[in-house]
Order: sequence, then C-alpha cells, then structure tokens
Amino acid sequence: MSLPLLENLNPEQRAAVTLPHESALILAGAGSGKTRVLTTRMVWLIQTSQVSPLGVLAVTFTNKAAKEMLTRVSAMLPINTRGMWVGTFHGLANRLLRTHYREAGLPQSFQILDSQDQLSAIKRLMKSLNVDSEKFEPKKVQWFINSHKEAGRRAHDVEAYDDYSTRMAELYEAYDAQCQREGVADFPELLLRAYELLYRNEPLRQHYQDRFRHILVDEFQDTNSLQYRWLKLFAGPRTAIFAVGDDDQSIYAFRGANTANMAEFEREFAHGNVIKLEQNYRSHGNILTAANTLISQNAHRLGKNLWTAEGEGEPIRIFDAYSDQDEASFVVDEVRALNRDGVSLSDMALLYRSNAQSRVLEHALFSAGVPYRVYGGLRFFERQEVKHALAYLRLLTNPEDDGAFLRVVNFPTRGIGARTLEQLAESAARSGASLWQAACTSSGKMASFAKLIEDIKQATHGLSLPDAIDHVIEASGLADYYRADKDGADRLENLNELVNAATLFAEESDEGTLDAFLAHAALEAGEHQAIAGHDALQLMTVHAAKGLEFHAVFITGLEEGLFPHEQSAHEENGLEEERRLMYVAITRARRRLYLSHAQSRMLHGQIRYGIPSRFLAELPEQVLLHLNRRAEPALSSGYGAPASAPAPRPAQSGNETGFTLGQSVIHPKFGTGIIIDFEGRGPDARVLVKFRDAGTKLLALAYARLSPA
DNA sequence: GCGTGACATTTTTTT
DNA sequence: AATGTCACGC
Repeated sequence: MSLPLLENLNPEQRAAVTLPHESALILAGAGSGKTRVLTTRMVWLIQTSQVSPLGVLAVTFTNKAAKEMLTRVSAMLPINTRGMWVGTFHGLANRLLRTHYREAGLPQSFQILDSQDQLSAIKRLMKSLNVDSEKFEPKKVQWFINSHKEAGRRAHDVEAYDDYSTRMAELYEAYDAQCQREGVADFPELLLRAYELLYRNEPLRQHYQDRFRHILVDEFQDTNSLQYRWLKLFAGPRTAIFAVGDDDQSIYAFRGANTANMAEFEREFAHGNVIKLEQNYRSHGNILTAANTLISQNAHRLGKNLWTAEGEGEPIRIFDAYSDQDEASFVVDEVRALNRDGVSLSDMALLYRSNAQSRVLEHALFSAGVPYRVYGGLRFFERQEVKHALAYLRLLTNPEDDGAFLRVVNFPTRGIGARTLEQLAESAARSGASLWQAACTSSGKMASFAKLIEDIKQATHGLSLPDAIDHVIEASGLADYYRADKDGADRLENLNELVNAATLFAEESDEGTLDAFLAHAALEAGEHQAIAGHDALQLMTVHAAKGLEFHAVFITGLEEGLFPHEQSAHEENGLEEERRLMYVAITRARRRLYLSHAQSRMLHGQIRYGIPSRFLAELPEQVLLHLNRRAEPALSSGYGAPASAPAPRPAQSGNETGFTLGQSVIHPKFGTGIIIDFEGRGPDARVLVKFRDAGTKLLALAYARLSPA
C-alpha cells in the first residue's frame, strides 16, 4: 500500500489515516499535523472507495477550519465538495433544520439569533413580563438558558430548587415560546432542535445513520455535552467516529466545552483504540521542553509528551519590565531587531491574555512606526449599521420577527417613540399577532412605516440578492442617515461592503436566496479585521492564537492576576485551564519565544503592582535566558525580603505602605495571610491579602491592624 | 423623541 | 481609561 497520499507521513500519522472502519481517538499534540491527518484520512477513505463523498460527515469548530479542510481535500481529490457534509456543528444543524423544517416545527425562513440578538430578545421578554432586571440580570438569564440548552435540557427538564431557579426556568420557558412565535432560533437552539429532530424521528434518524459511514471530528476537546450527544445520535451501528483532539489545548471550558467527552469517547466508542501523535514539526526543543514541563503540572490529563527531531534551538528569553510601557518598548526593540535580521513582521506574534492589554502595546508600536494588525474586537456582521440592514432584510422574509421589527421601526428615526410602540405591543398581544401585523392595521406614522416595508418588498421582488440589499439600504433611509452623519463614512462603506459580501455569497453558494444569506451572516460573523494588507506584526489574545504558528512569539503580561487571570481562581479547575492556555501560547512559537512581565501596570485606570506569574516559575530553569535579571529592585523603604531571597520576589519598591508583595502578615481577626496586591495611595492605600483561613480580603491600611508576620 | 450626563463595568470567544 | 447603559429633562 504505497499510495502517494501516504508518503511523508510518520508511522503514527499513517496508522491514524489508514485505520480500519472503526471508531478511534487521535490524541494530536500541538504542531503534530492534526489537520493533515484529518484531511488525508478523509481523502484516503474516498480514494480507496471505502466510502462515497456523501457518506462522510466532518465536523469542525470554526468556519475557518471547515473551509481549510475543504480546500485541502479538493486539492488532493478532483471531486465536487459542495454536497459534502463538512462544516461547523451549527452550520450542519442549520442545514438539517432547513431541509426538515416542517418536522422540526420551524417556519421555512426561520431566522438565527446571534448572542447580541438573543440578549435583546431576552430583555424585551423580561420587559413585557415586568420582570425586575436588577434581580434577574438579562445576561444571567441568557447564560442560564444557554447552559441548559447545551446540556440538552428544555425548560420543563430544569430542576428548580428555589424561588430563583423556578423563576429562571419560567423565563426560559417564556423565552422559548417567544422564539417559537417569532420564528427565530438562537445558537444552542439550532443544536438542540437538530438533536431533538433526529431523536424523535426514527425514520429520519435511520436515514442519516445509514448514510454517514464515517464521522470525523476536529478539535474534539472543544465539544460540549450536547454536541457529543449529537454525534452519538448521528452515528449508527455501522458508523465509525474518528475524533481528533488535544485535551491539553482545551481552553473553552468557560463556554461549556467538556473535556470529559474525550475520556468518555474512549470508553464508549474507541475502546482503547487510541493513537497519539506526539512528534512536533513546529518548534525547537527548548520550546517543547518548556511546554511539556509546564503542562505536566496539570493533574487531569490523558497524558502525552511532545518531542521533536530538531535541535534544542535558542533558549527562552525572559524579560522583567518595570512597567507595562517598559515592556512595550522592549517588545518594539526586539521586533525591530528581528525584522532587521530578516524575520518578516507577519511571522511574529504579540500575545496577551485579555484584549485590554493591547492598547499600551499598540501605542508603542504606533509611535515607533512598526506596522501591526490587531485581531479581535467587532466583526463585520456584528457592526450596528450592518445589523440594521440585516434586520430590514429579516423583516422582509419573516414578518413575525419582532426583534427585527423593533430594531428598525425607528431607525432612522421616524418619530415612532416608546409610547407608540407600547400601544402597538399591547394591541399585538391582544390579538395574538406579531408587531408587524399590528402595524399593518395601524394609522399614522406606524402605517407609513408598514407601507415603507411593503413597498420595499414589492420593489425587491425579483431582484438579485445584491441588488435587493442595495435597494433596502437606500429605500430604508439608512444610506441617507449615514451620509448626513459626519462620522458615517466608515459605516456607509461597510454597507457597501455588505452588498459586496452578498455578491460574493451569491456566486459561491449554490443557493443565493435571502434566507441562506441571512443564515450565513449569523453563522459566520466574518473576519475580525478584513484588511489582509502588508507585512505587519500580529497582535491577538492567546485564545485567538490557537491553531496558528509564528517564527517568534512574545507572551506579555505574565503576572499573577492577569495570566493566570484572577477570575480563574474562583472557577473549578480554573487554574488548569489557564495553564493549558499558557501551553497553547508557548507552543505557537517555532524558533524564538519571549516571556515578559511588568512590575507595574495601568489597569482600569489605576496603577496595579503585580508579581510574576507562577507559570514562569513552573518552567525549567535550564531552558531560560534571563535578559535582565536584576539585583533586587532598590527598596527605598528598607522593608522587604533580603536581596538573596528567591520567589516570591518583592515586585515593587517603596510604595509607602511599609509592606511588600508576597509578604506574610498577621491580622488580629483574620489570622495569617500573604499580601497579593496593592491599591491606591496615601491615606486611601489598601492591600489585598490572601488569608490562610479567612479567604481574600481588601483591607484599608489606615484601619486594618496589620503587622508583619 | 432625542440628547445629555451620571453610573457602573471591566476575561477569554464561536456559533 | 473607555465603553456601554439608563434615567432624566427639554
């Protein structure tokens, strides 16, 4: 069996690709050729006629990964990939529900709510039910609903144990009723609906189970409980599931990803049929040593150790900065030096834990004239002007959509205010009709709005998708509104871009319908920042860096409370997730890795003093190079640890409190503890102390009787 | 209906 | 610091 396809694969990769028709778990470490194995497996199955292209179901986590897979497959195989079921969980669920909308109990042109839309739907519902949004925060309600849906529970399945949860469950029920009435579905609803559809409809289930002989899952560690159950439902007795994942790279537990799925899958399906891909083709030895050492301190692992055939390479450079600005200028200098040595800017990444950290870095880069690109922030289809335009379109195709109605009824302003809308809502509720229906039988300004929409509907009938959208933008008054606005130029351009996006969509997809385009807009929010442009340094959060690789990587802000994030201390296994995050960050680097931390940092408008992240201490000293290991900072106060003291180091000096970070203290009431942070100055100075028994407390130094231990 | 100022809030992110 | 949310007054 010497297919050219299988050349250049290592033995483990080859074994994974050519596995017989049975379920298996592939533990694929960072940089071990995961995507390659997945796509080659798919091609191999088809090429050796073990399955037809339509008998394969391949699920990924992001649209990008799905696209990548299709591109690679069609590069290896001369087949039309269009009819193949390759996509994200949500994309495939959408496909299933569109095909069987009647059986699923949905209108043909049901609309998809993104998280924003969902939140405003919840707020609207709570308002109509007169629920106190102080007592029940809409965000929490959203979280409640989504996490139950993601666990496969409907409102009546929720076990309420007190008044609060009873009320939450009632809201969940009412929310679902509202969505049903309006013909809309939120993200988790897509999955749950699709799941219920197959669960209840045996012929349909049989059909799909017979059809899909092979299911391939990417990033399996990121699946939540519902997604796993979804896979199990699609898998018939003769279906093999090929799941690829890396438990060490699970960084989405905070949104429901369940790593336990991997162990469960091994038990339920793979039966010990596990292949580990541990050879790393990306990084030099020292970088892998650091990553391996760090991650080995996590208790809950399936176990895996990366190795490389490459040499040790360079040591990992540690920089100890006085301040965030000092850190930024260090990065600027190093980036320039590397660039001079021939490393292109786009092959370097500047990573941070949270988006707020980018500003100081951007400022320094900008001043120094280093081109950079920031990933993150608002995405194309999430921009307000685009959402407005989409809401008009939604209303055209689904008049029951009250959310869309409310979004545009008075934008641009047409003199329809809260009072008028209240009356409309009342009359709609009385007759059990949608706001749109009620508006059609109104008079005055509301009637002219109804007429406007009706006219647009007439005028766009028969137009191509981009022409229709263009018409909507003009006729709705959106274009005029932004033309009149002095800051509206960008927004106008984005509306133009929306028409372009529609043109592209109509060309690429097989069905250029408005419904399909709206689903596309909801499911694929678009690039974070479209301009691919010139050679530029890449700035992004560690989360956003997953799956990418760079010649040189800077990981900044390695301070306690920032990375690991302080929030993680309050979550179950939060620290382990942070450590995995750090692991992901380290393994992005091919050749050179910089780790930096700052002793002081501007955070939320205040200067905060931080101590170096524990993750730095968890790295093996022999692979590190301290660029500026200083003698202890000059301690003007005369307090603090002796100069030779190892960690915890006093991370700041002379802050007039008489205490240092990491110092042990005694409080008459709370007992012994350690100072972990300072806040404020002078008479307002406060310290954050982590007590051995009494938890963490913020104490005002002027009052607390704190003494050194 | 709309603009203004007070007020809180502040992880990570996809779909 | 920066941004969003909300109540209030015109």
